[in-house]
Amino acid sequence: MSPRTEKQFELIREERRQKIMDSALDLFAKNGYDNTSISQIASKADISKGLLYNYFKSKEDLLEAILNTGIDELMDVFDPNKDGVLEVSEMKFFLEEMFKILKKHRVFWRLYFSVTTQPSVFKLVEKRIEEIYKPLTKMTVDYFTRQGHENPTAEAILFGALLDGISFDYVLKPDIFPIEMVKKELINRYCC
Amino acid sequence: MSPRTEKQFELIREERRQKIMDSALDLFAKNGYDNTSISQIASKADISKGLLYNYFKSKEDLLEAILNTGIDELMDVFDPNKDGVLEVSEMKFFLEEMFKILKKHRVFWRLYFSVTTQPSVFKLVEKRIEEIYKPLTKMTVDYFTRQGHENPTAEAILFGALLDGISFDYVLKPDIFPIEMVKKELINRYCC
Amino acid sequence: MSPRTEKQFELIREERRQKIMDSALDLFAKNGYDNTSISQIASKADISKGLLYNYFKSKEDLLEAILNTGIDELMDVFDPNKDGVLEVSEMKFFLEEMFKILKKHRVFWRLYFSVTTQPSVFKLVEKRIEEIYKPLTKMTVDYFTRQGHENPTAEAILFGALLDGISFDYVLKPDIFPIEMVKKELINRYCC
Amino acid sequence: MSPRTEKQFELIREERRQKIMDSALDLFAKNGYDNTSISQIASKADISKGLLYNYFKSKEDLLEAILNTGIDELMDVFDPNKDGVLEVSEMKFFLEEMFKILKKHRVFWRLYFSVTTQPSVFKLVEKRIEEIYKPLTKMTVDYFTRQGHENPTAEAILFGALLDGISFDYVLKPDIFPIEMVKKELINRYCC
DNA sequence: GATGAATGAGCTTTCATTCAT
DNA sequence: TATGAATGAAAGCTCATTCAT
Repeated sequence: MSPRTEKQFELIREERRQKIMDSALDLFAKNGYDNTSISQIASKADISKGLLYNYFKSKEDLLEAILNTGIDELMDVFDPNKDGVLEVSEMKFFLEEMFKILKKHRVFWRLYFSVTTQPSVFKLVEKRIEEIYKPLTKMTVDYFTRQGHENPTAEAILFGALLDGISFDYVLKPDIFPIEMVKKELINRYCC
Repeated sequence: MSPRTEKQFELIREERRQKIMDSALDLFAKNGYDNTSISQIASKADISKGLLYNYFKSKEDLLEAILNTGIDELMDVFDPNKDGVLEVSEMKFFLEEMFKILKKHRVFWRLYFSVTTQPSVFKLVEKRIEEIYKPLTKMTVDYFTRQGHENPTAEAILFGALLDGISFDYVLKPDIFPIEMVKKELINRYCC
Repeated sequence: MSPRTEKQFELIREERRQKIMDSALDLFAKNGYDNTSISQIASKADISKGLLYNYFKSKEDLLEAILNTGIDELMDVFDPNKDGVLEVSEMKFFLEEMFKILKKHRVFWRLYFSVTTQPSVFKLVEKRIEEIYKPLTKMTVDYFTRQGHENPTAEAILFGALLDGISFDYVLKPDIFPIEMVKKELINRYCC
Repeated sequence: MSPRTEKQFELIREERRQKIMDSALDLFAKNGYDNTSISQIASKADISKGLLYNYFKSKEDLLEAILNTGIDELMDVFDPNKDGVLEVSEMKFFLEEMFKILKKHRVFWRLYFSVTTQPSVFKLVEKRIEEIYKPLTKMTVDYFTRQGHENPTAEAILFGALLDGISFDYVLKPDIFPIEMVKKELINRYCC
């Protein structure tokens, strides 16, 4: 008789939206953004193609939403803006947190690396990524400065590259990459 | 008619083939494999679409050829099969060589990373990549063993990840990544 | 419950119906029938898409209602059925009335001309239009006959075409078409 | 063995292009631009959808080409720029020419009127249309001035509207509009 | 060898209409 | 009465690939 309440609508919408994003993330990560069709996504999310456009105004918009959500989750857990200073004890926490995220959101990170290499699509999140990277870099430079390193900038850049490489290798070959061993080694090395 | 003519034909063919591959590499690296059309490649190589199919039997085949050529060049320069043993002095050479290649074939490496994240396309070269990685890994494990490291496997994996990360970062942001500084630092660190 | 309530309902319905039609007329006239979506109309009328279908059983039905209402208003003002005879004095009134309508319902006439050129949609009102045109033509033929014209039929057809052309030109370029001047000239010419 | 010569290609292309435009003109005029699909056009022209895009880069581009061709043909026959002066004898020629064109290109004119009422599409040819209308208007104003009319501007505007109305009525109802009679009457009236 | 016209499947997107609530 | 989620058909368009010449 009466129409659905606003709250009911909101709830349904939120669930559907999430389901679409989950389906799309899986497919994007597995097959690449360009090789995933709206049909496939809709089919995986058990909805019609048309409905998808009720939730996202384009395929690109969907990708952007996925990436932003991933970045948001990341920043929630990881927020580097607390005070911007990394104590030795915090470095350990930082690394542990990073590995936790890497494992939990492996699929997302796979998509992330794939997007990174595609300018046409990377521009969607370039700004936000930079906003994250900048304070991170600063933090690690400061950290290595306080540690008394001779060339803290180089150290920080190598540290960043190392984390990138580890993430990349793990995300692409999770079954053979010895993530736990690497984690331990890393903590040994950088949190002495 | 004469054998010379045939040789000339062969030469022309080879040159044209190379031109197609160069054009395609550029476009693939810049816009992505999926966002590059055969028309664009043919146009950039100054030939017709039809002729392109005279040289490569499909778009995928063209990509495969590009990747294999890149890998071949890599192995020519870098051949790790000489004797499979990396002396300390050779490690320095190895790293210098690697950075040389990275700079010279930056566009290729950009394509390489982009392809790596797309299984549908990575399968084309997966085998060969593994064939390269395996001895490399062994070599570095041996190296770190001989160096007396406590956990040479972990060290080798970190070393590999570091090289991957450096390559990745450099290739995506060549203008801001301090490649020379990183190279010096790396040699300092690993070739003592 | 009480009849008054029902009357109020009726009133609300009527108002809403009118609002939908007004919104649709605006959009149809501005962007064309095909380029106007039900969503746009519903949004402009501040109702839901679903409710619109409570008032009109299809988009075509809505268009038909708009056209018929326009035609009805026209006939109310203009009623050529009074006695079917046009005196010289009445011709002046007729023309003045026509220009009044043209200015007041310019948007409607714009839609009218747009619809006229699209058979798939014109068929909706073809019959009624003919019912209007026929007596009008007869009336003018009689008028020109009484005026002693040599070829009153030709005169009537030219007169009709002239009115069509004036309407068309004015409706499409209201800002540059000198409607007042044309009106004066027309009255001078035909109501001597 | 040898590829087609450039001339052969050119010939084939020109024929195909014309066939596509003819098919499209028919369908656009009959069903309207928006109600005609690329599929229908391709099917009527006996080609695939894809090929159509080898000749026209979009549906809009196709429409534009049709309209421009129509306008070109019109100007070839009708070129009002000869000297810009209309003698009495020339007025007769002018009108006869106009009716000839109207009959010969009736389908085009139907499309023209339909396009005129759709701003989204009219903009494609607005400029060119104005370039034609302006000298025409000037010419007729001059003509009526020379004829000694009291208000030549009004006369010219009425004359223009009359021609528009006649064209409109004829093009929409060619079977019942007495085009020959109207032509005679018009010549009588304006070329005394 | 060399051309580019031609195909057809598949893409993203839109939208009139229906329907559970 | 009133909502807007949901559908599905159809639109415009792209592109790897083939083929007659």
